Order: sequence, then structure tokens, then C-alpha cells
Amino acid sequence: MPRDADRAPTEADYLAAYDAEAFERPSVAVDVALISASEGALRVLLVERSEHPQRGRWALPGGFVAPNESLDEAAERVLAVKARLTGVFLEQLYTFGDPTRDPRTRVISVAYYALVDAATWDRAARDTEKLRVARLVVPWEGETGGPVEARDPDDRPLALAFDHEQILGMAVRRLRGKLDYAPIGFQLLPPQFTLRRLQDVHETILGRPLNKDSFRRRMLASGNLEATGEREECVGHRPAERYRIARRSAV
Amino acid sequence: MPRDADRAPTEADYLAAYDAEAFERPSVAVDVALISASEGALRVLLVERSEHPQRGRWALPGGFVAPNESLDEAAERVLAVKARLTGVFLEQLYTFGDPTRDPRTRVISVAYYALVDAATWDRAARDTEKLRVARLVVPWEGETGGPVEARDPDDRPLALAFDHEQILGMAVRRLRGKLDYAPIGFQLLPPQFTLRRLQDVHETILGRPLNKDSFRRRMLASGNLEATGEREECVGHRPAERYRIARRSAV
DNA sequence: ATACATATATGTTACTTGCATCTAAGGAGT
DNA sequence: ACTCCTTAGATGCAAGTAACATATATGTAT
Repeated sequence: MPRDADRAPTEADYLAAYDAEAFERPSVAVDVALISASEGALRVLLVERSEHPQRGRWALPGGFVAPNESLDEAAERVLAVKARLTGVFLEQLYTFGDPTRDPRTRVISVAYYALVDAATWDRAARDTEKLRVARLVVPWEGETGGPVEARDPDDRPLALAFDHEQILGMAVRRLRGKLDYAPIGFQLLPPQFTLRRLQDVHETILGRPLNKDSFRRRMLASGNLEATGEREECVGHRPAERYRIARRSAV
Repeated sequence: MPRDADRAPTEADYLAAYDAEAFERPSVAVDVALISASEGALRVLLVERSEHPQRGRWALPGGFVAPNESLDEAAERVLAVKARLTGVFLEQLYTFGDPTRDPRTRVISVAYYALVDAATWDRAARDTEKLRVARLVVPWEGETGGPVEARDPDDRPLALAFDHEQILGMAVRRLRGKLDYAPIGFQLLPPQFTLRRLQDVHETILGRPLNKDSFRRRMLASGNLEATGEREECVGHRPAERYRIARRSAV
């Protein structure tokens, strides 16, 4: 694992490591994967790079961290500026700091992922210039961290800039891992939703079908759901009850 | 959630956010929580700060990220320089970037956690000057992210520097969360260990007793363990079989 | 040799999960 | 109005997994 394992660290290393001023400071950016689920696939908002470097490639919306804002605030700002979204589920994912990940200069990127329902996502994608829809093609064996492909609405593969494919792969894995024990599926749905829609979301994220009954039982037993008493309308069959996130649910 | 939710972002914000050169760049550091488990408690290595700021307080060993090293490499270097350890389990935890977390200047800290067996940890704590043992007192309800207390060998509470208490809290939560589905318990044990020792480790991390039989079954069924054929010696009772991490185990 | 302490095996019960079946409730076509 | 179709939602059962209790094995200490 450690590359320097053989070389015994010297006192000079120690000093060098601690003298912050001696180092050229890196830029720190946040990149946000705005994710939604619709029509059986995960979708993520990408922006086409019009400038060097990686011109023409697709990138996650991002921005440099301003001196007086926290990382969370920077991610919120990026989301507000680029996708006109505020108040959505937003969580830190991982920090990518390979020295060569940006050819210009050292840029350390703190990656975030945000979850919104499909309608919000569509609105964000429509309203915003320079942003384009991308569908994430998540490989079956993606559980293990295989590469995640992004495709445009015409199903053509998109070349992602920097290490953003890696970021998306980690976002998908994080979603899959948290789905079982954290109430995040709701975040991809509007405030009220039927159990079927929730199951669709879970199946999309996991990439495999789930048993309807045990899914229902598990969700209702979790205590995170609350029946609204309202029902779907004009659906051509028995209307399903609508649920919402229970107030006591730990988000 | 978003603090700037009310203020509509302007084009100036957008440009400002993207013009990296206009920003004073932050320092980026790594802080490493070197964790082990012994005598029923988690232990972490801390260094007493002899300089301003936070002089006299206890901090996680850390260092600034050098221009040509990745974040992982920086964490490995910190571990090698400060604890004389290489080749141990090391994983990124979270990145802390509150603008005021360091009173000197903006320092963004990428926190890591490392896991070693008790003997290695003791050796690291003994060999290294300026490093002191600390016992983590993990509250019962720590699952929810309650504060984590650190105490010295005489059980006196230690005042931690910066936001390092928060980092430790997140490390404990991460350990607890991963314990069920990732083979990390082994990392706190020597290469060979009995099932009882492994259970001790799990109970220490989770802070609650586990059922012996189902723990055995679960561990053996996971396929991550491999019997060595060797047994404990001079233990005053029936010696337990020793196990090791199975070769096919995904670490 | 015997007592003792712990490891390991066996068995019993409660709970969870997957699968199958059945009924409920709407719309659409006749 | 009636029947058909589709999906919602409830119920029952079998298989698998969990905790818990008990019994047996196997070493050291006396």
C-alpha cells in the first residue's frame, strides 16, 4: 500500500511536512454530482467544458472554495449557481487529490453528491444553460466499483473530464451502500410518493429487482414512512396510497 | 440546510467561483487517527501541541500535503514519520473545511483513519516521542454521533485541539458502520487470532456484547477467515484455534 | 486423577425474507 | 350497467438466519 515504505523518513521530511509555508498551496474545489432517478436509470447533471483543459469533455459542475465559506457552503453555492437549486439533500462523498488529476495546477477536489426528485432534476436541466442531461449506465457488477459509463440522451457515450468518472463510480457505490440503512431513497422522490415508486428508485440504484412484499414490509417497519391518506388518481387501476417521510425519520 | 438559500446567486458569484487565481488558496493537511483496540477500549494516538495555536492541547498527528504527493501518500507519510508505521490499513474518512477551524489561516483537513493491532500500536506509542496514549471513551449512544471523549492513561480527560474530537467521532461511527459488511475487524488484530479475540474487537467497537455462537457462525460463513491449524498455548484452558484472513478476502 | 475454564457442537425458538395466493379498487371497453 | 384488466395491498407458508440455552471436548492447574 505505501509507496514510500522502503525509505525511512528523515527529520527533514518531518520538518518539511510541518512547514506549511514552504509548500505551494493547492487549489481546493468542490464538484457536485446532482443525481436523480427516472425511467429505470440514474441521471446526473454534467457541464460541457468550453475551455482548456479538457475542452469538449463533460464534467461535474464545480467551483473553487472561497476563503470564507465552508466546504458544505461551497457545494451549496455550486448547486445554487449552476443548477438554481437550494435546500436539497447534499452530502460529502470523498476527496480526490491525485497531484496529476488536473493538468493545469494542483487541484484537490472535495466531491459531493446531491439527490433530487426527477421533476426537480428535469427543471434544473432545462433551466440552465451549458448543463446537459446525462444518463448513468451503471454496470451490473458496479457493486465492486467497476467503471460507470455516462451517456447522453441519444445514448452516445460521454467522455468525462478529469477523474469525474471515478467520482461518479464512488457516488453510485455510496448510494448502494447507504440504501439499506439510511433513508436516502426518499430524496429521489417528490414529497409524496407511492411504495411502488420508492421500490422503483431502490431497484434503479441497486440495479436488480426487489421482492415487492418484503420491500413493502421492510419500508413500513422501518418507521420512516407515514401514510398520507391520499391516493393516486387517474391511474387506470386500483390507486395506491401515498406516503411521505415520517417526521421522526432521521435524515 | 443552505445558508445562502435566500440570496439569488449572481453572475459575479459564478465568475468569482471559477476564477481560482482570485482566491487565496487554503492549506491542505491530512490528519490521521491511528486506532487500535485493547482492554475493551478503543485507543488513538495523539500528539501534544507544543506550539501556538492550541498549545497544550492534544491533536491527531498530521501534516500538510506536499505538492507532488497524493492525499493517500501524505497520510502514509504522516504515519511513517510520526508513528514509524508503514503498510497498515489506512482509509480516507472525511474532509473538514470549516473556515474557522484553524485560527491561524485557512486549513482544510483531509482526515484518515488507520487500524493496527494492539502490539503494533503499543510499539508506535512507546517508540515515538511527543506521542501519547489516549483512550477513547465512546458513549453508548455514540451510534448517533454523540461526542467522543478522549482520556489519558490516568483516565483524565484530554482537551483536543481544533475539531479533532469531531474527527474522532466520525471515525468511530465509520468503524461501527463498516464493521457489519467490511472485513475491518481483522485489521485491529495480529496476523493470527482466535475467534474470541475477534469478538472482543467487535464488541469494543460496537460498545455492546455480542452473541458468541452467532458471531462465530457469521464470521466463519463470511469466508473471510481461514483456520491455521495452530492453537493458542499456555492459556490455562482448552486452547482455541487460530485463524487468519483468508487469501480471497476482499480488503 | 480431578476440578476448572474455555472452546466448540447441537438443538430449540423467534424472527426475517422470498414466494404464492387471494382480495380490493379503480379505469376502459362493450 | 356489466365485465375485464391492471395494479395495490393483505395473508399464509416455507426456507433461511438470528439469538439463546445446553451439552460436550480439551487443554491447564491442583
